[in-house]
Amino acid sequence: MSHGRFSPESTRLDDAARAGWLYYVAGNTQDEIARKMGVSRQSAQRLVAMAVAEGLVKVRLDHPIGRCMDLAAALRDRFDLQICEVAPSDPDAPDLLTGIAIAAAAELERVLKSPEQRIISLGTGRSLRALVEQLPRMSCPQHVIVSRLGNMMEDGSATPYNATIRLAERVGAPHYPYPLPVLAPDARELRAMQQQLGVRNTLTLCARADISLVGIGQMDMTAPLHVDGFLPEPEIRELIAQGAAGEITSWIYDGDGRIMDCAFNRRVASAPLPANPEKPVVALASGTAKLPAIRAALKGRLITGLITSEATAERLLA
Amino acid sequence: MSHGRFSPESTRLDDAARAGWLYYVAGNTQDEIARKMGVSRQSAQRLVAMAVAEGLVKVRLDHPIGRCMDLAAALRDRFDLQICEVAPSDPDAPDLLTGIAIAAAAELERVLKSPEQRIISLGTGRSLRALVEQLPRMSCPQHVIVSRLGNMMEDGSATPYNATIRLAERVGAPHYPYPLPVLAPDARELRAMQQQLGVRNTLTLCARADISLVGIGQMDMTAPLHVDGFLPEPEIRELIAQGAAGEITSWIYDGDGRIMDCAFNRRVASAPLPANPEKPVVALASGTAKLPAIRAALKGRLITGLITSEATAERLLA
DNA sequence: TTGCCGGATGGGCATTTGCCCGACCGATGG
DNA sequence: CCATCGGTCGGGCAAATGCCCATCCGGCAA
Repeated sequence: MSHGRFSPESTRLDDAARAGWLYYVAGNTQDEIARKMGVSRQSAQRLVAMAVAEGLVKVRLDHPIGRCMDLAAALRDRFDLQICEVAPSDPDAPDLLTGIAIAAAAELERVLKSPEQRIISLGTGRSLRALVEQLPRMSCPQHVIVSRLGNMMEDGSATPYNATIRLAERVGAPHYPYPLPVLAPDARELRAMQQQLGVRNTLTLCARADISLVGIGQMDMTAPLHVDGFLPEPEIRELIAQGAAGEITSWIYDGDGRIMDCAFNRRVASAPLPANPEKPVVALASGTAKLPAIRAALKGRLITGLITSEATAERLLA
Repeated sequence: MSHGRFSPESTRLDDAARAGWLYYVAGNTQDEIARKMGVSRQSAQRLVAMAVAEGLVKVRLDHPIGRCMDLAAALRDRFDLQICEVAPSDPDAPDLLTGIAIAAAAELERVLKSPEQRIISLGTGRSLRALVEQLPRMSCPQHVIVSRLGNMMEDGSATPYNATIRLAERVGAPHYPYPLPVLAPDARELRAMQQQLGVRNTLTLCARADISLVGIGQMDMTAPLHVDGFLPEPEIRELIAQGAAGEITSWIYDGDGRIMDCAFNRRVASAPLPANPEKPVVALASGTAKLPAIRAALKGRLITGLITSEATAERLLA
């Protein structure tokens, strides 16, 4: 079929998509694909591999595995959750993000399919990024996507893992990046920042969000806040000593899930977490390291939804 | 992990789902799955196969091409087509010819690449012209290109959009223009014309063609036959009233895809359309105006192949 | 108890797939 | 003009997969 007669970039991906379709959907063997597309067997293989690598093929398992459903029901019951999904774990890679990303994507897709406007607010983190990658491209101009926290460090550079922009461009919805850095220099400047009109608007959207998806950060030396440079070692040690258990959109909370009254939190510029939220606040979190943080968040009802892995669900219920 | 320890029915599917998950999502090899689930390699394979067979595994191709291939497969299935291609539509210009021209060119290129002789017969129309423009220059002296209908009006002047000549010169193949006008003055003269030796030869070639590419004409006031002056307004109105739905190489057919028994068809000098063709007769057609004509042609099996646009494909399946 | 039957099991093998590697092609720069 | 370099191509081979088939197991009826 077509060689590089047209724009070589796009055609190559198109061919990859075509090969992927023939392989995964139509069930052709790579030999047949090669013949049908007029390329060598190896090229066909490369095209299929590219379709996978570029994330064109999405596999979803449409079966509530009994054990996971049981765990999800138990979690919902025990922690009074509005939303709970448990994805199977690979025993050897129990913290693989793909599983919960797919489960969360399915959940979010349901929201996105609604014809009425939905305000969707997002935190940051690797799990949210993975979630976005699992979503199909859609056209949902009726919804609004808003970030619950900034993606700038104090010096103005951007943090990675910004899910909001990617989500917005993938589903074709208007989006509101968070117009402040993660941290303000001090409490006084923070108040000044929050007076700005654009900020107040974004904060209102966050407060009205129909669903919020957030990550959960642990509080140890591998804490995202520490790794990303927001929380120097002495400060995080101090906080841990004072009982810090976890963090959601940079708000640090203690073992009972209460937002701590500390210097750091007084500088946090993220949208406030609703106390006793009516609309679901769903956390995506899994892994041994995050267990105490998840437990505390559940205990303090900082979250009313949880999407996690089988292994983590088991430990939470133990 | 779990063998058939519990209700054998449900757990078996659960195991299948788990195996499928480990395979497709976590990317395990079947050996690893076997080890993790404590079954033999073959059983793991069977579980994965079952997950697929039971439809637990859903593969989605997140690329415009993917949607097109789904539509093509559905059309092939629904209308029992030998060849079907669906080109992506630009939502802003859904009836642009370029897309289907490229798809058709790819199809034709494959035929042209064959080292054995192929007889290729062509109709007329803008889509066929566009198709030819998309072909690269090649050297295929082994093939034969033949026109299925004339390009002369009754007064001897030529109609535009003659694809045969352009195709022949582009791919360097011998070609046979159709040695008659589009319409004979009446049925008697038509019979006389068809006795000529050269005509009989051309008709044989058309009947033996390994692939035929044709356009489809709609039957309304924008009908190519009317616009090009072959079908004056009173006559076309009359035909529409009698149920004319479309036209292929000037043969007018009704809503069920049956060639109509009418004065016009008795004067048509084009090669006859094969009834229940064995070799593919592929139509290039897209656009809202042509929908009824395409539907009827499919219904009557006047064509066994279709190359169309995404938008048109959707409407045909609706 | 015995024999039969349906379904699951794993050995074994042909096919298919993934991937390394040397060859080749076209663009770029000296 | 040649050297270089990034990228693609296809040969070849080891690993992974699909599947046939002989065997085994448990239930069941004679």
